[in-house]
Amino acid sequence: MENITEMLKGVLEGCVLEIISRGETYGYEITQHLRELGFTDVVEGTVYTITMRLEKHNLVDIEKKPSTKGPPRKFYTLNVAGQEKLENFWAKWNFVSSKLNELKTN
Amino acid sequence: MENITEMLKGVLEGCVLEIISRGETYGYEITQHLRELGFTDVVEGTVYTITMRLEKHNLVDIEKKPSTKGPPRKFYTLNVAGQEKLENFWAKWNFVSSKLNELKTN
DNA sequence: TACAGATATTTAGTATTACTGACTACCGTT
DNA sequence: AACGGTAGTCAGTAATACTAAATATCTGTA
Repeated sequence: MENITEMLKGVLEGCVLEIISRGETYGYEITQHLRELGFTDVVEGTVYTITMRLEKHNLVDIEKKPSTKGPPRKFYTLNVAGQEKLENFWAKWNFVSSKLNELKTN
Repeated sequence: MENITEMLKGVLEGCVLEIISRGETYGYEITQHLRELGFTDVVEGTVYTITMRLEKHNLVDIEKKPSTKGPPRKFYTLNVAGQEKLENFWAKWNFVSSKLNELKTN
């Protein structure tokens, strides 16, 4: 498959929000999660730009905890604004994907 | 609904390719088509940047024809490369949307 | 005739976003 | 001591949709 970079714009942040909403997690783990989901080319740097953005927009709460396997982890949880953003993301996704599928099949 | 701009990145070009594949058409008509589809905020300028890009990448054939209602129209049809691009777009779309829906429901 | 409005195209500049590629740092194993 | 896996950060780049304006053609109406 060709490059899906451009198609991920606007959806990758939503994916990260969804993953965080499932339970406290940190950047490195989010990256692995996305890779397992099928977005194999996503690298740490990309996810960190997203988590930084979430911080900047005050959509997450942060807690730093030590790791047994390396340097400290920055754990994220969604706050209320983050949950709203997530709901809004899925609303947009449902809209856009329904329109696209409409166009595809008609 | 909030701004869906970012989510349209990477998919709007595919929509335009699909619309052109249905039959010879021109920028202004493509814009109206997208609006009818539900992307009500899409304006001419946006579509023209896309059609220009399609021209630049040699994905379309062009024919200029007079209009009864205004200035001449630039009609586009997909060439072989354009059709391949379109197929590739839907392949990417199917991949990304299946992954997103997987994430949404699991 | 003159003007408004719909039709039709173009383009310079902007904002957002994912990616690249590198760097720093901690830890356990060899 | 060296290495690989874990973990976070950041400056710069490329791609894309949008903004906003300008230009041009045609029809209908006052």
